[in-house]
Amino acid sequence: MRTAEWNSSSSVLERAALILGAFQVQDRTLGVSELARRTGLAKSTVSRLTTELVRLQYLERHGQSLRLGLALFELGQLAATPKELRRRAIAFMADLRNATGQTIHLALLDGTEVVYIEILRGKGTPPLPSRVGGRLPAHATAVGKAMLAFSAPEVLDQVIAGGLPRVGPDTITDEAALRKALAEIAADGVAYERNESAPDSFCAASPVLDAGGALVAALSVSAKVGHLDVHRVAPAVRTAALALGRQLPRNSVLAEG
Amino acid sequence: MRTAEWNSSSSVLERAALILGAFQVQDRTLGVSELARRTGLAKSTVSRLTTELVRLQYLERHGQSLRLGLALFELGQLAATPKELRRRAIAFMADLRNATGQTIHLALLDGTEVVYIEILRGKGTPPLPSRVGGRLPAHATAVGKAMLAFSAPEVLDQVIAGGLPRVGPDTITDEAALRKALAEIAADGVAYERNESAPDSFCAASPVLDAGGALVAALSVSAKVGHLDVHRVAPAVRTAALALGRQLPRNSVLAEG
DNA sequence: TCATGCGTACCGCTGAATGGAACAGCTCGT
DNA sequence: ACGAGCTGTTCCATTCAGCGGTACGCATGA
Repeated sequence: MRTAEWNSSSSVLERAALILGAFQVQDRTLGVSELARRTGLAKSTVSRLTTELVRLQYLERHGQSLRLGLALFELGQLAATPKELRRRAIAFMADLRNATGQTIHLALLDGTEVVYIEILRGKGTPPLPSRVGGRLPAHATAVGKAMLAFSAPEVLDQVIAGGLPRVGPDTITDEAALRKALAEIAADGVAYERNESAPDSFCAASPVLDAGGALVAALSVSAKVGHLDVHRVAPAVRTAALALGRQLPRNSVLAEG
Repeated sequence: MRTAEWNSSSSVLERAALILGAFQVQDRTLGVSELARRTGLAKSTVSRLTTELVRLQYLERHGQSLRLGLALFELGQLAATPKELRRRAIAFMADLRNATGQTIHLALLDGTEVVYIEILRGKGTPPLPSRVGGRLPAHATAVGKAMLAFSAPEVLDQVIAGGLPRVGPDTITDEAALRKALAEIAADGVAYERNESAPDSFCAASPVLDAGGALVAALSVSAKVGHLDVHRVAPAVRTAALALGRQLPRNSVLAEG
């Protein structure tokens, strides 16, 4: 063994997950050597594991290039939390889109990041960088701030410990500013975001709490700056989020325990 | 995915895949003992593996109940073949829906089964049993027959070897009848299905071949019997499938190698 | 031609994974 | 109250599956 990165990965599963996790949005396909480089595993190990993953249809291979496989697609469609949330939220999201004409996001909080579960694009509003299954730091998005404002304090501590990386031109990178913003959001029930997740972004979000008051997710309306009337949109998002939450039983499909 | 082969499972990955694969549509959650029963693994093994899978976010746990986790959802969204196919097909599918008002399916062939990649539901047509990520025996569906008719003979042999299980009232369960039907489909470029995948189902499908003539997927229009004018729909599906195929480069996103 | 990239195969060593058994906690039915 | 039967977890000696350094075959392209 060489000096080895503090490769504390002991189990096979962890190595396999490392390999699968090495695939990013922009990677159409990866090769064995590239995977070995990204994961820090030996090339022979990657070769063996990928062979097995291909057999299980977790990966597909075409010549030398590997891509994520059908089995993952199928399992992904069965993942309970997103599936359930989607099913229950879709009508409210459609209403929101009808009412605003803009793009609607449904996201949940995972650690210090938000994960987008469903997106309904507004009719004349093409290219937002958000993607179903995509992640963004919570503190840089309206949905993220909406959820942070209704989370346990440790969650916020963790976010702050992460260093508040800058994502857009006006991302909040200061702890005090973030705490202040979250306090306002906790009072209002609505979070805003302007040029924080990307240039020209504008967004209003509201948290979705289940019948027991536990945080489950967040809904948002997004647009380019100037294309949105805040005073008309905020109550709409808020009421949609409240209505959705009222339909979620206590202890329902909570994302983070 | 029926990997219920008895004891050929040696690797950890295979055991883990067995566990993940044990989750079905109707299972909201499963427990350790139930998983052990379904997979044939020792309870202690399942307990250890699930603990690890939870750590990797491939599973979530709430109390004693386990469900498929967020990581799978995310990976599923990145799976290259479905993602690419969806992206390129979505406009043609929307056109088809506009033209027919009915539900449009996009599926690909995996072994002896079809897997639904995308579904656009018609406006007044609610409850079809199909599901994105869902599977059905190829010989019992229009999309399946459309693809079988343009596949290598070994694929058909495999399907026949599987015994042509009955799925709907009029599923083709006879080898000769299936071969005859496929020959017609190969000539026409369109496959039909009536009461074969479910009672009252009616469906017209056409294969999607890439620029090199290789089979990639299939498109279909589905409805309840009587709600569809065959002579108007068949050319529409056919042309949509041809148009989509023409946009797919040779050796593009083939599902099965 | 050699240099450098790729992916695969080999193989001795080792420690990670296995599964039976024992345990702890819960909800029944009586 | 009790035991039966279920749940999930922990322990531990055994062993074999996976590890990774090395070598190899095959494409590139300089």
